[in-house]
Amino acid sequence: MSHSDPPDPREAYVEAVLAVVEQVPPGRVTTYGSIADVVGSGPRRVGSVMAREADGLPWWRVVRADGSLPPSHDERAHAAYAEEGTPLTASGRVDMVAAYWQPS
DNA sequence: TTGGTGACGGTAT
DNA sequence: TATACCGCCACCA
Repeated sequence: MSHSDPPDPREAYVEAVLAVVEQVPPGRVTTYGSIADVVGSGPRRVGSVMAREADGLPWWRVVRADGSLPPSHDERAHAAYAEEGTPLTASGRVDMVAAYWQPS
Protein backbone atom coordinates (compact mmCIF):
# COMPACT_ATOMS: atom_id res chain seq x y z
CA MET A 1 0.00 0.00 0.00
CA SER A 2 2.85 2.31 0.55
CA HIS A 3 4.58 3.96 -2.33
CA SER A 4 5.83 0.48 -3.21
CA ASP A 5 3.65 -2.63 -3.06
CA PRO A 6 5.66 -5.05 -5.20
CA PRO A 7 3.12 -7.36 -6.86
CA ASP A 8 6.23 -9.05 -8.26
CA PRO A 9 4.72 -10.98 -11.15
CA ARG A 10 7.95 -12.99 -11.16
CA GLU A 11 7.18 -14.48 -7.78
CA ALA A 12 3.57 -15.19 -8.73
CA TYR A 13 4.81 -16.94 -11.85
CA VAL A 14 7.20 -19.11 -9.85
CA GLU A 15 4.45 -20.08 -7.43
CA ALA A 16 2.18 -20.98 -10.33
CA VAL A 17 4.81 -23.31 -11.80
CA LEU A 18 5.53 -24.96 -8.45
CA ALA A 19 1.80 -25.46 -7.87
CA VAL A 20 1.49 -27.42 -11.12
CA VAL A 21 4.54 -29.56 -10.40
CA GLU A 22 3.10 -30.48 -7.00
CA GLN A 23 0.02 -31.82 -8.71
CA VAL A 24 1.81 -34.35 -10.90
CA PRO A 25 0.89 -37.80 -9.51
CA PRO A 26 3.67 -40.25 -8.54
CA GLY A 27 4.55 -42.61 -11.37
CA ARG A 28 3.43 -40.03 -13.93
CA VAL A 29 5.16 -37.09 -15.62
CA THR A 30 4.39 -33.89 -17.44
CA THR A 31 6.52 -31.72 -19.68
CA TYR A 32 8.08 -28.28 -19.43
CA GLY A 33 6.04 -27.25 -22.44
CA SER A 34 2.74 -28.38 -20.89
CA ILE A 35 3.42 -26.43 -17.70
CA ALA A 36 4.43 -23.43 -19.77
CA ASP A 37 1.14 -23.67 -21.62
CA VAL A 38 -0.84 -23.75 -18.37
CA VAL A 39 0.96 -20.86 -16.67
CA GLY A 40 1.19 -18.92 -19.89
CA SER A 41 4.87 -18.73 -20.73
CA GLY A 42 7.64 -20.48 -22.64
CA PRO A 43 9.18 -23.83 -21.73
CA ARG A 44 12.58 -22.27 -21.10
CA ARG A 45 11.04 -20.07 -18.39
CA VAL A 46 9.71 -23.19 -16.68
CA GLY A 47 13.12 -24.82 -16.88
CA SER A 48 14.68 -21.74 -15.38
CA VAL A 49 12.29 -21.90 -12.42
CA MET A 50 12.98 -25.60 -11.87
CA ALA A 51 16.72 -25.00 -11.88
CA ARG A 52 16.39 -22.43 -9.11
CA GLU A 53 13.41 -23.65 -7.07
CA ALA A 54 13.71 -27.44 -7.42
CA ASP A 55 14.46 -27.65 -3.72
CA GLY A 56 11.84 -29.90 -2.08
CA LEU A 57 10.03 -30.58 -5.35
CA PRO A 58 9.41 -33.83 -7.31
CA TRP A 59 11.46 -32.34 -10.15
CA TRP A 60 11.93 -35.78 -11.77
CA ARG A 61 8.21 -35.69 -12.72
CA VAL A 62 8.91 -32.83 -15.12
CA VAL A 63 10.67 -34.01 -18.26
CA ARG A 64 11.44 -32.87 -21.77
CA ALA A 65 8.93 -33.44 -24.56
CA ASP A 66 10.82 -36.58 -25.60
CA GLY A 67 10.72 -38.00 -22.07
CA SER A 68 14.34 -37.27 -21.19
CA LEU A 69 16.22 -35.09 -18.72
CA PRO A 70 19.75 -33.61 -18.70
CA PRO A 71 22.43 -36.34 -18.24
CA SER A 72 23.37 -34.74 -14.93
CA HIS A 73 19.98 -35.44 -13.39
CA ASP A 74 19.18 -38.57 -15.38
CA GLU A 75 20.70 -40.91 -12.81
CA ARG A 76 18.77 -39.56 -9.81
CA ALA A 77 15.62 -39.35 -11.88
CA HIS A 78 15.90 -43.02 -12.80
CA ALA A 79 16.18 -43.97 -9.14
CA ALA A 80 12.89 -42.15 -8.51
CA TYR A 81 11.24 -43.76 -11.54
CA ALA A 82 12.18 -47.21 -10.32
CA GLU A 83 10.73 -46.39 -6.91
CA GLU A 84 7.50 -44.92 -8.28
CA GLY A 85 7.10 -47.47 -11.05
CA THR A 86 7.19 -44.86 -13.79
CA PRO A 87 6.95 -46.61 -17.18
CA LEU A 88 10.12 -46.27 -19.25
CA THR A 89 11.05 -47.11 -22.82
CA ALA A 90 13.82 -49.47 -23.85
CA SER A 91 15.92 -46.38 -24.53
CA GLY A 92 15.83 -45.44 -20.86
CA ARG A 93 13.54 -42.46 -21.32
CA VAL A 94 10.09 -42.03 -19.80
CA ASP A 95 7.36 -43.69 -21.83
CA MET A 96 5.37 -40.55 -22.64
CA VAL A 97 2.46 -42.50 -24.11
CA ALA A 98 1.93 -44.37 -20.84
CA ALA A 99 3.16 -41.87 -18.23
CA TYR A 100 2.22 -38.46 -19.60
CA TRP A 101 -0.04 -36.48 -17.27
CA GLN A 102 -1.80 -33.41 -18.59
CA PRO A 103 -1.89 -30.58 -16.01
CA SER A 104 -5.26 -28.95 -15.59
C1' DT B 1 22.10 -0.68 -22.47
C1' DT B 2 23.86 -4.57 -24.72
C1' DG B 3 24.89 -9.16 -25.15
C1' DG B 4 25.26 -13.92 -23.49
C1' DT B 5 22.84 -17.78 -21.29
C1' DG B 6 19.60 -21.64 -20.58
C1' DA B 7 16.19 -28.45 -16.10
C1' DC B 8 13.18 -26.42 -23.82
C1' DG B 9 10.69 -27.46 -28.38
C1' DG B 10 10.39 -28.38 -33.10
C1' DT B 11 12.32 -29.25 -37.56
C1' DA B 12 16.01 -30.59 -40.66
C1' DT B 13 19.81 -33.68 -41.73
C1' DT C 1 17.34 -43.15 -33.74
C1' DA C 2 20.78 -39.53 -32.89
C1' DT C 3 22.79 -34.98 -33.79
C1' DA C 4 22.64 -30.18 -35.26
C1' DC C 5 20.43 -25.73 -35.54
C1' DC C 6 17.31 -22.16 -34.88
C1' DG C 7 13.59 -19.74 -32.37
C1' DC C 8 12.00 -17.82 -27.80
C1' DC C 9 12.32 -14.65 -23.98
C1' DA C 10 13.23 -13.54 -19.04
C1' DC C 11 17.37 -13.14 -16.23
C1' DC C 12 22.13 -11.65 -15.06
C1' DA C 13 26.81 -9.50 -15.41
